[in-house]
Amino acid sequence: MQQDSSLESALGRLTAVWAAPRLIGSIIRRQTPAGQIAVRIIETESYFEDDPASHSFAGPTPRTSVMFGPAGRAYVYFTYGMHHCFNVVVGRTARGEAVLVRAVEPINGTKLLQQNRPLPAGRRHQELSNGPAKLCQALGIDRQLNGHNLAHLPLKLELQPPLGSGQIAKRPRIGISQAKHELLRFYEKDNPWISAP
DNA sequence: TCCACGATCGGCT
DNA sequence: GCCGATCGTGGAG
Repeated sequence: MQQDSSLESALGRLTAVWAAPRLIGSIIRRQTPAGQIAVRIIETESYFEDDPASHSFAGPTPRTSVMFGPAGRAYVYFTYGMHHCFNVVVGRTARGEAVLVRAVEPINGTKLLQQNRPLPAGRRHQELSNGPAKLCQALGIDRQLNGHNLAHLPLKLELQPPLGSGQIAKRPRIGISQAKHELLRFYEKDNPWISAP
């Protein structure tokens, strides 16, 4: 199989509910003019077909069209007038499923992350990338990357072997008003970069 | 056109 | 714990 389509086919086989825990531990590489950054995904949320909390719930719109495209693409949206959030499109084409990346831990290029997102004095280092909008700021992700194929730089997703289910915690999703009791938020247990339960 | 609201963050009480 | 910032989006009119 062509390397180009392996990410798309791997993620296309997974519904969002399976893909979200599957992506814990995977690597995101980001090429910027100043150098390359590598981070590891440690917290995700599922947004699935017929999910009232999902942007795709009302069907395709100009904003959400990427969610209804092939798996392995980036769905980046702008919210609260100032923040970006980054999702990985998963599942079969046209189902409108995606995984929101909520937190990452730095592997390489911490200096670049800090340049992109300077922390005021006294802030805990975790605050560099322990939220969906924070990691977008630190990685320099904005809507220019909406629809980008994550098989390639400048923003690349590299799947890693799945973590055992015992290493992954499940909790309700954050910041939504619909279906708020479903355990669709996943994070790596005992990771010091995870802030809230 | 108009307008209410949001998959957030950070500052302030 | 509460609240304001700030503006794209989409449903209503």
